[in-house]
Amino acid sequence: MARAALLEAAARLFAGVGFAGVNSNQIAREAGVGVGTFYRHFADKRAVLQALVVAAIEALERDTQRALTQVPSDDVGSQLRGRVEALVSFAERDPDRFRAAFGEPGAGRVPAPSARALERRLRGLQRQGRVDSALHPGAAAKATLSMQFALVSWWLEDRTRVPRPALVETLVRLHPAHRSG
Amino acid sequence: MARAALLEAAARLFAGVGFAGVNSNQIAREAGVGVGTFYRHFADKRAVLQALVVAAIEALERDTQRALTQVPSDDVGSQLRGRVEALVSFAERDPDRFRAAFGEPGAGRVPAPSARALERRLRGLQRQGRVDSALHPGAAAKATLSMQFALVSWWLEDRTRVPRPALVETLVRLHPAHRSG
Amino acid sequence: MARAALLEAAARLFAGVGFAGVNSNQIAREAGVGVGTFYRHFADKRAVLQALVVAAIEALERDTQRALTQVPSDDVGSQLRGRVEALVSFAERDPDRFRAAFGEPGAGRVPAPSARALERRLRGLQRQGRVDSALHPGAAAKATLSMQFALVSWWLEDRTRVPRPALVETLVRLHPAHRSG
Amino acid sequence: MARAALLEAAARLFAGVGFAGVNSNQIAREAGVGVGTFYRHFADKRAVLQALVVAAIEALERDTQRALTQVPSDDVGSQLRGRVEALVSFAERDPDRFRAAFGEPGAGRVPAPSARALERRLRGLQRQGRVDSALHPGAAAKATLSMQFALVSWWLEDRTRVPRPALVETLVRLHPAHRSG
DNA sequence: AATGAATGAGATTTCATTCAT
DNA sequence: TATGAATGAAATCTCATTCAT
Repeated sequence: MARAALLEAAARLFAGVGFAGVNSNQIAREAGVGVGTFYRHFADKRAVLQALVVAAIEALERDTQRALTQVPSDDVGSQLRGRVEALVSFAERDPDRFRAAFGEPGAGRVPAPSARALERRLRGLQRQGRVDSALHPGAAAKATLSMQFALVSWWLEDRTRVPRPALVETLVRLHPAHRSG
Repeated sequence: MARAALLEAAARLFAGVGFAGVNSNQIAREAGVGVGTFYRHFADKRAVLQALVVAAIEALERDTQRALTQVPSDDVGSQLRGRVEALVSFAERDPDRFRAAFGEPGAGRVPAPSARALERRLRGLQRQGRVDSALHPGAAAKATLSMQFALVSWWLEDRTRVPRPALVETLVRLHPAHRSG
Repeated sequence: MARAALLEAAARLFAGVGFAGVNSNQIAREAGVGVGTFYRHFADKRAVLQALVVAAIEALERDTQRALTQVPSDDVGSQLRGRVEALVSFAERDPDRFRAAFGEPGAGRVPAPSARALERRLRGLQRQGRVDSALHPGAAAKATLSMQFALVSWWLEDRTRVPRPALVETLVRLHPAHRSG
Repeated sequence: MARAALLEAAARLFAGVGFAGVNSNQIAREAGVGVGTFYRHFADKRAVLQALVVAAIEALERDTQRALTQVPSDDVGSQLRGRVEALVSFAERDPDRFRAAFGEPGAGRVPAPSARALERRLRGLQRQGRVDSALHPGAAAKATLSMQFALVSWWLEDRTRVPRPALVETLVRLHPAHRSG
């Protein structure tokens, strides 16, 4: 209830005017609750963003895993496309949440667990000779996630700029696991 | 003098605690001048960041162009590597400035002119069949620049995480203009 | 039950951090009841302190009267010592309550009835030539009680500073009714 | 100036409605300065009180020392009376300051340096047999100062209750150094 | 009677900006 | 041109109190 309303309001506002452009009173008002209620549920503005990010990561992870069950587990290409599709669909379903959680804070904000998971996958693929072994797996993971979040967030600002299929295609082909040869 | 000191102080502070974490009095103090002097040189706090970004874009562009003169203009691979080298060297030379100008969400993030220039180059290479024509050039340009700034900013936080050559190699190989085949 | 638990919790907290340093929710939590329950038993926060003070005055008065029955009613010196002993014992038995009720500035501080009673006693002793007649009885009563409450409260903070007998002796000898000659 | 105005305003308000009854905005308004100015000079409300107390202790000490130069240094009785006179005159000269600095915070607020100084004097007099050696000097010092501050503060609330000379006489005669014999 | 989430008035605190010197 | 004390609007945060359950 109050907590959920606050998270939703915060996502809407962060997506609209950016984290720095919003204050706790506005979030409370937008959520239709009192200021005090805001502070009953969150220590401060950053805590809302953090909760938003945590929830978004979990939801995205869930969506992605569900999507991957639809895809042959030995087909790396389909898996990659499945992940990208899941990401874009997730972003489309709740654009405000996506932009609030992943669009806002510049560089460093790629969630560490996601980065580590991708890094592990890349290492595996490198061992199998399916990914360029000259890539630094940590750096490539970080780069890929930053790129994906930035690109999808940018796309959400105005989806007419790029047709959805072109976006997906671009995301797939820029991914280090894509076989370009 | 005062202006330069203020810009340097601002870069240091923005890099350390972010734009929102710094106030104009702190910048002035760090620069060793009075607050009044700050407002004599900059209209407001955002103006410093803006000046920082503009100067950084210009300097980076200058460095890149200089680097490209050292490289055969018909060798796309060398050109790419040259650009990446210039970027990393620029970041190394003044890490605070780089992170303040390109690592912050607050600023313009990926500068639009750079994005347009890269987009044009990608289109050209696509026409020549040197870049995957399934990529959306606008999206790919945006993605590539976001990725580069994010990755280099992240690297600057702790350069021991990734050796410089591995960083460069990763940046080169993740670039859409890189021939993976 | 709830009321007693609330009073005890309030005494503990007021003694520790002072009336102003505590809020009603804390008192309720410390008492192991809900906030609502707090307001079911006390009109507001001040009411707890007031109840604490009233109860403490009554209890102290009761203890003192009981102690005085053990002492020859015509021996002023023994009476005085008996009163002081009763005061110190009372403080020792429930230090938190003593400090909460008498150590705080917020409350009424020196209770007016006690002051008037002491004033009356001093006047009587002055008439009998047993107390310096140059003392202003009202002022001396006020001074004596302030002194006693302040000294005992201070002692309770760290009882190792002054041995109990020395405390009692000092309280007795500083009392206007003590025959120093 | 702003600082002095704030201190004066704070003394007036603390004396009038008590420390807890005042907030920083009121102090600023009463002082005729902006809220921000309050925080330029004091970290918070307690800091003003502290500054007030420190200044008051110094001023009182200065006044007392000056008064004592008028009195034969070997006459303990005159010295005592001189001190008491200095105290009462000080309180009369700036009643708000006195009550704000010494009247407000109940028991414990007797300034430690004053207490130590008095304790030292009492020990000296005890060694000379001029003060009851059964008194605990630390406790007696603490008690005496508490008593003096409480009594004078109370007197200032309504000076008609006790004529000045009776107040002085009472203060002198309740002091442990007074020869009652 | 008991509860505790919700409230909002108000207290605290910050800081971009001004301006008299 | 340089200064930094002063400002007050606005943000952050607290807490006594209420009320639906």
